[in-house]
Amino acid sequence: MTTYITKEEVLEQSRIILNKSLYEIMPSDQIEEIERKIYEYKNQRKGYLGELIEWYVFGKKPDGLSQADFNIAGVELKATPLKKHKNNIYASKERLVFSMINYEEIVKETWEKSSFLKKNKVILLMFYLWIQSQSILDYEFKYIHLLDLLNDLSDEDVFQIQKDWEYIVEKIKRGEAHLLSEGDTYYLGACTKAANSRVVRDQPMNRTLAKPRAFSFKQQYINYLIQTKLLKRKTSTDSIFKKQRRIETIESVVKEKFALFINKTDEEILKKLNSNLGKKSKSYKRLIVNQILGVKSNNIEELEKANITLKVVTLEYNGRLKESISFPFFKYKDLVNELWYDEENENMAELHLQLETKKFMFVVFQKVKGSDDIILRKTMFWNFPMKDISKARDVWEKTVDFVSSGKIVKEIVLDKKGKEKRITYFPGMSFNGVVHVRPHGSNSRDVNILPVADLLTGQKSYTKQCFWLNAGYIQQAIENDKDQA
DNA sequence: GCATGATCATGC
DNA sequence: GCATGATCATGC
Repeated sequence: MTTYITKEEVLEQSRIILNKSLYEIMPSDQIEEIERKIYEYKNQRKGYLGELIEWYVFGKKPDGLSQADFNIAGVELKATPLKKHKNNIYASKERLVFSMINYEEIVKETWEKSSFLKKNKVILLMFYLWIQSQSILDYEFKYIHLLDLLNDLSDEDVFQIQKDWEYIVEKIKRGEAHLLSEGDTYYLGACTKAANSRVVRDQPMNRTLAKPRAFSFKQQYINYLIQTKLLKRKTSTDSIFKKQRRIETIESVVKEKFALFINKTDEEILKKLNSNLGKKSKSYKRLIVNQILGVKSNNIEELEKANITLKVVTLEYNGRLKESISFPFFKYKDLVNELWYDEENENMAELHLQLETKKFMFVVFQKVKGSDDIILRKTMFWNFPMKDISKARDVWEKTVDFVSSGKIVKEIVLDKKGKEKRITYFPGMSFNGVVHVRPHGSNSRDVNILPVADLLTGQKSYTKQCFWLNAGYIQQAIENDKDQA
């Protein structure tokens, strides 16, 4: 076996597969046997891909399908898939998964001496183009990049990743490993990783069993790395880190920028900002928020790469939140083909994925009685708590059941003006108080095709619908947030 | 007051 | 043109 001394040598050697596939670099007389093994390994193909790279690119003899480190000369090798977007842009197909989190051991670690950092300080990213149902031997390797986590990433990113790691460890120390969620953190996440959903692990500090999880970079963060580090593109986004004197987390920068304006009316805020923004401006509240953050567009780099959606919400003067929060509309045909958690492909149903990975940054205004002023109440970062995930699943399952059995319209009623109104089977606002299904399109004629025609009306398509987080549920979350008055 | 279906409006 | 943020209308 060839011995690699330096990281540069590892990088140099890896280039033999750049713009090629394994098939093109391996001896032809071994292909048949390898293909037989690939068939045998079925859903462990991805692990086998790593092993084949070690063998055919780096000459490291395979030792059977093992969970052994994919590590040469202190470089952690990461073969990870890209997919091609409609506009011919390459994006990461998934999160970048690092090693498993050992719940028992990690609580004794510090960031500086963590097993995570030790193992992943330098990683060789090998991106291949994934194509559905293509053999792993045919994947073409598009980009290879040697990444030194502590030195190649910005100080802010490294600091945020450290805080993410510490947050995850603190949660395990509190005995809440079973409540971990990828959306808890910003760039470094704790993603689920198990052969099937029956696999669970012990955790220290609590007898409740927890799902196995691994550290991972969020998909959005990987995409940011691809764009900036590999393609060297300048991002067309705004940063909230401009003119910061010290290194901070996303959350602390946001809180700091908003601190001066909490409990001030919109007029007072604009005066402080020397802004002449008119109330009639399009998306008035969002523009106020952007001015406070010091950005000119709605594309904010730190929010994008942490998969954070900024939402401006406005409470009534009595504190009630009227508006629920929508997710993208679902295509009925896709919905019924989803599994809540697809063990074989490690895929989640779209709603599940959104709830586990997305974070919200809420900027909360409140109306003033008898005035058209609004008061800025607080900002808060929030993600869906895993304790309620089964409630979301119930709504999703009901919806899938109804759509796949053609039960959409329960009843057609006429209103006072004689206009038809359809009552559906979908789980509505009062189903469980957490998530519900409601229409979301331009109007009722804005439809999507059904997998099974509706039993009552016979129609083959129906008004676009989506999942919503109940307004009352979000209101509770806002009230429970003790961070600011 | 609230649930529910519906639609308008904005930005990409 | 479309997705989605924002809001309305109706009826109990």
